[in-house]
Amino acid sequence: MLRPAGEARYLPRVAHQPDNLWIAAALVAWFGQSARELPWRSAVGAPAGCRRDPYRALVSELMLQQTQVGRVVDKFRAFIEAFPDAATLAAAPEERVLACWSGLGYYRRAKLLHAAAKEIVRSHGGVVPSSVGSLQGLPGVGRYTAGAVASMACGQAVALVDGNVARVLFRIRGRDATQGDAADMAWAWEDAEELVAGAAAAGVDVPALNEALMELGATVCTPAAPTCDRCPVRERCTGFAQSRQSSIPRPKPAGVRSVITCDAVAVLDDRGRILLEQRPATGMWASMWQLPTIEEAGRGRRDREKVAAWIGLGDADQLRRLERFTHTTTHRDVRFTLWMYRSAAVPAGGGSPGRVWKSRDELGDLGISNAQRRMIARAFESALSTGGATLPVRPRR
DNA sequence: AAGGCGGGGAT
DNA sequence: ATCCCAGCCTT
Repeated sequence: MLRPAGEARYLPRVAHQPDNLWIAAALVAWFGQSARELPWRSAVGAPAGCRRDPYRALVSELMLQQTQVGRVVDKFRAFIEAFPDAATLAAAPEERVLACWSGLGYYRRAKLLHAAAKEIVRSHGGVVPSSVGSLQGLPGVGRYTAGAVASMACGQAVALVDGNVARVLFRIRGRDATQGDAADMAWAWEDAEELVAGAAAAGVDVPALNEALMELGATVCTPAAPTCDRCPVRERCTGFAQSRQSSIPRPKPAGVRSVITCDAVAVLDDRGRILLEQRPATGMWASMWQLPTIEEAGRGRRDREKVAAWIGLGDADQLRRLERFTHTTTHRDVRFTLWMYRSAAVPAGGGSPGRVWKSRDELGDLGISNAQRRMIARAFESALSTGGATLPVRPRR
């Protein structure tokens, strides 16, 4: 019997999931009615042959890695305004890129995106490549991100799997998966590729299907308490049929959260400037600016003499404690103590080479984590409310 | 294969 | 409090 080349290869796989075409069609139809309006879904700037600007798609996908949509929207708009294309981004100093990434977290992504822009200029003539292979060769672009740009921006019929897609597929198939498990993610990729192959063969809009899977995971098929009464594929969902939707995937065993104790010192001069230092280029808050800060594992506290000595400020009596708070991230608790150093005499170099005075107006041009921004704001507020009687201070010559 | 990397929304 | 998010890179 004659059949087209290649058909025999995937036909058994399609037959393995006979609901796939129905599911794909239902998802695409639902997405047409339910899609949120998001800035990176605009067709603005899309070159011929693309539904969206691949550069904007790349920026949005990097920002969206492990980060929820609601926290990205405004940052994305500002970033695109500052760096409207790959060439502009490639030519920008890293300082400005990190400033635009402030508050988003996972700051390595900003450096990787910056490097990707340079690579796009050097090797791709300033045009974001459209093949999965070329995309995945860019810094910061893995299998998911490459699939997302190739599919949703460039219209290609390739699969993509992120946390949302994986969860949706686990539930539809009734797979007893564990959150973040590598074998389960591999299964999800195979399942998504099978779904996409069948959809493409039937003429279904694959980019819309991919985006529908993600949108469903983000808005309906949510991790806890999915709203199945709003789900377009409920009637073909094994998890729902078995009332297991809320226990798929199983949560990963909780990891141990380490504790770090930090003492940060705000030093202001009589011109309203504040003393800052830049963190190392790797590790937590890489290359971000901060108040002079001591960082130590564990929950031990330093007294004011020790803080003054470690920070390199001479007069411990001028150190006043402003606040304590705990900054919690996924992997650790960072216990901050914020100090104000009020003295007419600040050691040369702020007590340590590499520290610089920055005015309040300049802070927007610097990469600064949210925890540090909070403390800096508190310090300025305190200085203003206290008045000039004991402040400001002047750097010692 | 496992660990590191932010910050906040949802529950 | 705990979980997880449009993941990726390094070891």
